[in-house]
Amino acid sequence: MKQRRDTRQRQIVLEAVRARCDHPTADQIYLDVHTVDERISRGTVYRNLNCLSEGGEINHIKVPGADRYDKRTDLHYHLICTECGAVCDVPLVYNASTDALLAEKTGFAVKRHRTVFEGVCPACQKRMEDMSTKQ
Amino acid sequence: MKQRRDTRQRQIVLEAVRARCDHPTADQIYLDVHTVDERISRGTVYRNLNCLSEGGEINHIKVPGADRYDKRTDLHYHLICTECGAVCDVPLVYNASTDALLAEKTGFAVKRHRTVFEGVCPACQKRMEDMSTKQ
DNA sequence: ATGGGTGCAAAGTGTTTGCAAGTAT
DNA sequence: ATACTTGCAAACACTTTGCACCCAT
Repeated sequence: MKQRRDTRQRQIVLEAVRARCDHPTADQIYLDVHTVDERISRGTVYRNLNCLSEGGEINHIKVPGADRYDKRTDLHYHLICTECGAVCDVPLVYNASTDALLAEKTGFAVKRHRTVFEGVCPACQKRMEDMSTKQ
Repeated sequence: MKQRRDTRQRQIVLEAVRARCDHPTADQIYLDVHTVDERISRGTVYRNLNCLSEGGEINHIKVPGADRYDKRTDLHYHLICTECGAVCDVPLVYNASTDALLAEKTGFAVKRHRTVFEGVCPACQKRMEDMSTKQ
């Protein structure tokens, strides 16, 4: 069993994720981290994001394009705007009973599920409307 | 408005997706297509997979690693084995009412949601058991 | 001192794209 | 004839990794 060390870089990455209220990509975290210490490399940021999410300190959101990270560690769903890429938390509770039901039906050891809702956010809806009336 | 043409390559790609009962990646489709006509390029396969899924002839499944394609075009959920990467259809109905509920709550124009269950398939469970007893 | 962690740059993986030539309409 | 499509290779975006050195334990 490999033990984790408490490095300065890991602390800075964790703080960077906790400091954000949105759902940043690895690259956005890298940029934030970079303002604190410009010597920290992308590789280190990726390695720490992986190890922090494996350890349960942060949440790894798998969405197309680039994965996001989240300070919220409880299971919950996300909503992504297909126009601007913004990611929001969904105000619905995680449906754990479906995991158990599916395990029973399939024989899989179901650990969890990830749900991503796709739609257009209010701002992009407005922008698209404006565009079509002008054109 | 750009119109679609019916090319030999597009037909072959569509047939290749329809011929498979699993959930192949773009690369697996490329390999299948290649056995029919080895001059068809990866670029053409990707372009046709995109255009066929936009047109609704096939389904695009967004899972981490490499996206999958599916001949089933109705909305449904998937279950992925985190050990071997196998993807299965889930025997549960698509919950459309949640999309409407979420639209009402958030103001997003919610189009759909994608749910991917994560677990370990029976074969991998067995393999892992065997490994731990031997070790 | 030990072995996990870092910085760097290079390599990987999956996918898209610019271009000139080809072809369905 | 028009403009969508192809094959090719190069470019892309995101992420991982090999290596030598560093540092938390």
